[in-house]
Amino acid sequence: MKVRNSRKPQVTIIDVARELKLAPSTVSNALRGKPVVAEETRKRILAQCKAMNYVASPVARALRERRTFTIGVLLPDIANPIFGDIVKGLDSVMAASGFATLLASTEGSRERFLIAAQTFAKRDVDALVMISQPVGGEEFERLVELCPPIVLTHRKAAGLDLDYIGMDNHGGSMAALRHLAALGHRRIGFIEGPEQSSAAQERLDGYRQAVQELGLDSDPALVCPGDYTLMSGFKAAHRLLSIKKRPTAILAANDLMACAVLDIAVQMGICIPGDLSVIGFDDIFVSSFPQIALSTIRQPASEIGKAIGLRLIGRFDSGNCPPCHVVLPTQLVARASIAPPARRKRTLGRFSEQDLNAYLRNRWKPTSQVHP
Amino acid sequence: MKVRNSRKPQVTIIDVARELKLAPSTVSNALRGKPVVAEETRKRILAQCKAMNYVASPVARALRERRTFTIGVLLPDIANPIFGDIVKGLDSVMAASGFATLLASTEGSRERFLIAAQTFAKRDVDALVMISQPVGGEEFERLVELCPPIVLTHRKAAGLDLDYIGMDNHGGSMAALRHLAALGHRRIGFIEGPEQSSAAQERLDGYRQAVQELGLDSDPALVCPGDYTLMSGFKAAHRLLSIKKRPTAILAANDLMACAVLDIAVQMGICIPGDLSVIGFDDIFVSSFPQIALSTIRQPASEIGKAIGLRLIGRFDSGNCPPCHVVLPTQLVARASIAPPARRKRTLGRFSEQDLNAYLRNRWKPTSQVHP
DNA sequence: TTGTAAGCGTTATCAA
DNA sequence: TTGATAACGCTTACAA
Repeated sequence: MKVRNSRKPQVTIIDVARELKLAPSTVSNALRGKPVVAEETRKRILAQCKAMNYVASPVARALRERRTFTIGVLLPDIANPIFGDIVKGLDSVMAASGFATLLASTEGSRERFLIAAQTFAKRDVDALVMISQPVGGEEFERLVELCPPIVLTHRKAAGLDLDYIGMDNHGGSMAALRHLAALGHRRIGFIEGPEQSSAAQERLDGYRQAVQELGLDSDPALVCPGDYTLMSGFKAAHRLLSIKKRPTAILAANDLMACAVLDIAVQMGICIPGDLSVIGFDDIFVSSFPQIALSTIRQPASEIGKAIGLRLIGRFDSGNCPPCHVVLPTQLVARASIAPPARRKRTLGRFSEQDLNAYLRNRWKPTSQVHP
Repeated sequence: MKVRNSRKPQVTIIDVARELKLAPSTVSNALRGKPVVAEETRKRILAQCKAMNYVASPVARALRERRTFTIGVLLPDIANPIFGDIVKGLDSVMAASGFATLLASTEGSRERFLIAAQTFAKRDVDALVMISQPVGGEEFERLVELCPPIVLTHRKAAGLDLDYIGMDNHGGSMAALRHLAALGHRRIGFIEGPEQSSAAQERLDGYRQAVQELGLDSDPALVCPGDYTLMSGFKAAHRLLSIKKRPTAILAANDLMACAVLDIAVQMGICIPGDLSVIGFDDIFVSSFPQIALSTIRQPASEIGKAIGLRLIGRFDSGNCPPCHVVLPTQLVARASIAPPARRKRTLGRFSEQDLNAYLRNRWKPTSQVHP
C-alpha cells in the first residue's frame, strides 16, 4: 500500500512558540493549564494558538503520554439496536470528555473477540468495554494482564475481578412472574438465553426463584433452551406449546424469542393474550408496535452505556480503585400481550414439527422479489 | 485528570534489534517486507519478534508516517440498525485490512457533525465516512480542505466533487409504482423524506417520473411532507387518507413512515391491503414481521458499507484518483401489504385530527409500568 | 546487505 | 517564570 504523504503541513507547537519567541515547553504548559505560566503570557499564547488555528496533535501526545484518549468497544453486533443504544449512551459521555470511540463487531466469534481486544490494546486505547463478549478462559486471562482497564456488561468474567455494569436481570424475571401470578397464572414457561451469558443465567435464576417463592408449577418441561435468536424462539415456543398441559404464560429471556412465541402461537391457533400471555426482555423497538404489543422487562441500555462512561472517567481521574459492580434497575412494560388466563383451556388442532418447519420455511419469504 | 503511567513497559523494535545484534532499521525493513533484507536475516528477525511477542506500535508509526490506519465514521444514530448495517459491512472490510473504525453519532445536529469531523481529522484518521450527514455549506467546504479523503452516502454534497456511494433510490420508487400500477392502482400517494437528503429527493423524483410515465393521477395533494420519523408518518398518513378522493396505495420514503401508515389506516377503519396498499423503503427489521408484513424497497445497507470500504482501500492503494460515484441496485420485496385496489370504495366513519391526536397520545403508552 | 542518524510533535525534567 | 534537552517508538535517507 502506497503512502499518501500529501497531507497539509501541520502547525506545530514549535511554530506557535517561534512566533511568540517563547519555548515550546512554555506553550505546552500554558495550554495544559499549568499554574507555572504567567497569566499575561498564557493569554498571549492562547490568542496566538487561536490565531494560528493550532491544536495539539493527539498522535504525538499519545506517543509521549502513552494515552490516546480513545476507548475500544467490543460488541457482538453493531446492527443490533440494543447494543447500539448502549454505545450511544457511552459515546455521549465519552465524547463530552474528549474521548473517541473505537468499535469492533465480533459477531459472536471468540477468535474475533480476542484479536480485536489485542488490536485495541496494541493501539493504546485507554480502556476496553466488552459488551456481551465471551470473557473468560485461559487466553482471555492472559490478555487481561496486558490490557488497559476493562469494563464488562451483560457477561461477567468468572473468577476475574473486573468492573461490571449490568441490569437487574434477576429482579426483572421476578417482577414478570409476580405480575403474571397476580393475574392468576400458575403454569408459566421460560425460554432461556445462551448459557455463556451471565445475564441470561440471572434471568433464569430469577424465574426459578419466583416459581418457588410464588408456589407456581415447577415442571422442568416448562424451561426450554434458547440462544436469543428468533429461530431458537420458534423451536422453544413450539415445544412449550405442544406440552399436553401447556403453560398459560411464557417468559422469554429476550424480546426476539418472545416475538417468536407470539408468532408460533397464532399459527397454532392460540390466541394472545386470551389463551397465552407472553413477556420478553429488553423492550426492543418492534415490541412497542401496536401489531406486536409485547410486554417486556425493559433493558436500560442507554443508561448502562452512560454508567460505563461515568465509571471510566471516574477511574481515569482517581487512578487505581477496587473493581465496581453496578446493577441498574429494570422496568416491567405491560402491553397487550398479557391477560388473566382463560377459564377453560381450548383444545387445539394438531400442529406437528413438520407443520412448524413448513411455516418457518415460508415465514421470511416475501410474496415476490423484483429486481428493477 | 491524572495520568496513569502504570502500563507495562513496551517491547520496542530496539529491544528486538539488540537481542539480535542488528540495527533497528534492519528489523523495521524486515518487518515491512522490504526486499533489501537478506532472507536469512529476515527469518531470524521474524522468529525473534514472535518470541518476544513484538508488534510495532501503531501510535509511534502514526506519528512518523502521518497515517493512523484508522477511519472515522459519522452517522446520525448508532442505534438505528440501518446505519448499523452499513457500519458492519464497512468495518468487516476495513478490519480485514488492518484499519480500525472510529465512530461518532451526530444525532442529526449540524454542530456535532462539524465538531466530530474536525476532531477526527485532527486525530489523523486516514479517511472520513459520512453517512446521511448535513454535508454542504460554507463551514463544511472549509473543513473539506483540511480533511483526509471523504466518502459520502445517502447525502451528496452539492457542488463538491466527493466520493459518493449510494443506492438506486430513483429506480426503487419507479419499481414500486410500476408494481402498484400493474396491480391496477392509479391514484398513489407519496410521503416525502427530509429535503436535505439527496436520497430522499431521488425517491421523490422517481415517484414523480413514474407517475408521469405511467399516466397515473398526479394530484399535488397526493404528495405529503415527512422527515423519516414515525410521527411525521402519522401526520402524513392521516392527511392522505382524509382526502375526499383518497389514494388506493401509498409509497413512503422509508419504512418507518410506512409503518405509521399501516397503523393509522387501521385506526381509520381502512383495511390493508384490501382498501389500501402500502410500500416503504429500506426493509428494516420490523417490516419482515408477519404482523406487519410491509412491502418495501430494500436498502442494500451492508453492501453499501462494503463498497465504501473497498473504495477506501482502493484509494489508499492508488493515491489520487477522480471521485467515484457508485449506485447500488435495490430490490422490491413484496409482502402482504399490497393487493389490487378494491372495486368500489367503502365510505368511512369520520376520523378527525382530534381523533388522531387522541390515538397518538395513547399509542406508545403501555398498559402499565411497574418498577420492581 | 546492514548501520547511523534525523525527525515526526509532544511533554517532562531540570537548569537558568 | 521561562528555556534547553531528552525522551516516546518508529521509519527512512543516506552512509558504510
